[in-house]
Order: sequence, then structure tokens, then C-alpha cells
Amino acid sequence: MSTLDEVRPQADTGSDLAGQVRLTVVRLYRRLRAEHGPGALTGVQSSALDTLSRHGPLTPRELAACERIQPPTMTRLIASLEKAGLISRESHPGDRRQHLLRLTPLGTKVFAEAAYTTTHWFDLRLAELAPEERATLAAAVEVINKVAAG
Amino acid sequence: MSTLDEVRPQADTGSDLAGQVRLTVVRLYRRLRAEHGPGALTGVQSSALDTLSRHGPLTPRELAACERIQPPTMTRLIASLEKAGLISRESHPGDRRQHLLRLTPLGTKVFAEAAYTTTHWFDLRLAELAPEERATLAAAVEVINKVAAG
DNA sequence: TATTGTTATACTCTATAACTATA
DNA sequence: TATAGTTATAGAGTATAACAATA
Repeated sequence: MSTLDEVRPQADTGSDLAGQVRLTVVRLYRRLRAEHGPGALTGVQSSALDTLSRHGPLTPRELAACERIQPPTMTRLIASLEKAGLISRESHPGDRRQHLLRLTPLGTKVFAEAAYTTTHWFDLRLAELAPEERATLAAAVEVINKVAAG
Repeated sequence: MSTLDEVRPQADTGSDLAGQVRLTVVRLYRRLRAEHGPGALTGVQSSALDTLSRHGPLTPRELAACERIQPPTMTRLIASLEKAGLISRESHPGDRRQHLLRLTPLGTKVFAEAAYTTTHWFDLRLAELAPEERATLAAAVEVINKVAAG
């Protein structure tokens, strides 16, 4: 193809792999967004519900820290989830500045239904893969989660 | 073919895997954006340059189709790359409505430099991984690219 | 009339800075 | 003062609809 041979010296440090993974993530993210059905949870909403589901009730600031977004961004995300009836706010015992966010029964139910937390197109595609390919993806998810946790 | 046996039983329904992959992609995308250094190419810009690099000169419409974005979105992306001097437009032979987009020498050079096409944080993290873990990511990239091509 | 590319407009997700209520 | 959360504002990145130039 082109003059990419010049980059080779750094290939074994992970540079080339990092670029490839980034391209793949950018493109898949775009695709998942485009294929996102009306009424389904967005990826960002699913992520917040997943975190609440794993950690139990959190304050907005704690949830923002878990999700690695800033408090003002969390304010808006909370508003969308609250409006949809998926989470509720309780007053914080002992500090009236804070709230506790909690999944509602509806939020728990919706979150548990794959149709709302995945994208139909993607689900179908993954179902067509060979078992070894799905295992590769499952293993990669663990590796990336480890990387992103640091 | 790495570490298949380490994968825990429940990667097998497909639905759950799709949800897990989506969460991972959403979170990593967000992180890559947040860690994106000033002066570096954004993921979206890198993706367009990568496609031009692989396919050679394309019209805006063709590039938009490759990138799976709409023409108006491509117009804006082209403007940013042209302003940065990374691509140029030529008149299309035989159809004055169209243009041909091509990497400039600067675009080729910048694109080939890992510092501009990856994110330092991510590059460092991947370099810390075990070789088998990097192999898992490389294999997953291929699987996802196959999925996204369909 | 059909197609290419652009402009106008709007929505989502993100950020920083400034404000408010409470501690 | 200091902290939790919100509001104001802005900037990517995306879309659809309507337009101008060309075929």
C-alpha cells in the first residue's frame, strides 16, 4: 500500500496495535449509534444503569467518578434517566446537598432486557460468529476493561 | 488463539456478549476522547485518513460511504482536514460536480506518526500488557472489523 | 429530472466556568 | 471557606431537509 513501513520500529511497543484498536472502537461506536433503535437505551444510559446496578445507590458525584465524566454531564444524564422513570433520587441521610440515585423497578426491568441494552443489528451479527470468535471478543472485553480501569 | 479456556461460561448467549462489548466500546471511546492530546488527530480524523490511505483518492461521497457517515457530516470533516493541510481536493476528470480527495505529503507524514494517530495514555497501557493479551486484542480487532463490514 | 456537494438547523455527548444551597 | 449539584455556554460529531450547480 503506502509508506507505512516507516512506522514499523515502534510496532512491538504496542503503538500500531493501539492505533488499530482506536480505529475499530471509533468505527464500531459510530455504527452502534447509527443502528440504535428508537426507544432503546443509548450506550451512555446503559453504562450508567450498569454502574448503578453493580454498585447500588450512588450520589451523582460518585456516579460521575465511576463513569469518568464531569458532574455537569452527569446532571444531564440523570435528568434523562429520571424523566424515563429508570432511576429515582432519594434525599441523602445527613447531607441535604446530596442525593442518592437508585434504579427504579422499571429501570431494573428495562436494564435486564437485552432488547433495550444492546443493538439488534449488533446482537444478530455476534450471534452469527463462530464460538471461538465470540470467545475472543469476551476475552478482549476483559483486557480492555482492565486497561480502562487504570 | 489465546486464552479461550479462561473465558467464563457465560459468554455464550450472544445477547449478553453484545451488551458487554457495547459497554466496553462506549467507555473506551469516552476515555480515548478524554485523553486525546492537543494537536493530535481525533479518532474520526484518523479514520478518514486511514480510509484514504488504503483506498487512494476518493470523492466526498465515496469517502462518506466508506466511513458510513452522511454527506453533510463528511463536508465538515473534509473542511477540518483541509484546513489542517492533511488532504487536498482536485477537480474530478469528467464531472465538475465532484472532487477527488487525496492525502497531502504532510497528511501522509502525520498519519504515519503514531503520536498523532494514537493516544499516549492508551499506547502506554497496551505496552504494559502481556503478549497474549495484545494478541487477544489484535484478534478481536479482526473479528469486529468483520462484523462491522457487514 | 437525478445526482453531488453544501448550507441551515438541530440533537447528543462532552467540557469549563460561574452560580446556589448547604456544610 | 469548602463541597454538591445545577445552570450557562461552547465545541465535537452526528443527522435530516432544503438548496445550488452540474449532469
